[in-house]
Amino acid sequence: MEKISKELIGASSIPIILSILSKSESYGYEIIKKVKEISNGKLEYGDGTLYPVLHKLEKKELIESYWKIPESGRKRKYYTISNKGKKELVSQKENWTTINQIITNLWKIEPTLT
Amino acid sequence: MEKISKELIGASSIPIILSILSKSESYGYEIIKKVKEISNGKLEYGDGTLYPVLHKLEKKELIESYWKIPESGRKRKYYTISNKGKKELVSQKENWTTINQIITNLWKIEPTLT
DNA sequence: AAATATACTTAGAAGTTCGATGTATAAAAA
DNA sequence: TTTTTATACATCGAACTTCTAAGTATATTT
Repeated sequence: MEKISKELIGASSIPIILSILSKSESYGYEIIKKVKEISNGKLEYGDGTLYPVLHKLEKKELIESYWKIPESGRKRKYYTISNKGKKELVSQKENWTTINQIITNLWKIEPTLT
Repeated sequence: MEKISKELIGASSIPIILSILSKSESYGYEIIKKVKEISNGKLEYGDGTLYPVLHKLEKKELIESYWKIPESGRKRKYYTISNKGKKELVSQKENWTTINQIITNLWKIEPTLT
């Protein structure tokens, strides 16, 4: 199993988190598990990695947060995507697609030069 | 025309540079123009961005360099990919593909939730 | 002769991830 | 009942990154 590079983690974390939140609100701990699940365990954020990213996204107003304190069970900070965040997600998708085309083209032109 | 984010630049630069060098040796200035060309102007490295990356790759022994001083014209530092670099490129491709599948899956599951 | 394009280098600013550490509570196990 | 484990969030500091800017130098074009 390959370890994903720091750079790729960085480049993908924002589109991944915004995508998850665009489907439904969630909280830090759950996002960590969701990412692990959808990646089949290949991608796993540490909590010390994810929380600062969430704070950064909130500061940029791409997501919003509120505390949910249930009568039983522990309190959680829920995050929702903002309109600004939805627009950012669209832009991130375009960016990702652009780069993906560039590098897959690069790999296609040169066929299996082992 | 979208501006590509810093993070994506970072994540893609190594696979892109290694891919270019896996086809033929090249030098800094030419790589900058090549990347601009194959990306249709969407991706353009500054020289202050590319050269440190080349130095880093050389330090990691993924590429090698030598000076070519022609009888006429200016001298250039040519870079070639090493065996280690070829292996790294394979690994980078796998990593990229993994992340690409994760995020494209994420986008497929949710169909045009505008 | 001057301006522009080519070609490479390096330093410093600003930003990033990540492991470690800390706080706290609920649930499960002993 | 007590301990352990899982849940849940925050933050610091180390190590690393890219980017802008400034610097050096030469060939070509105007």
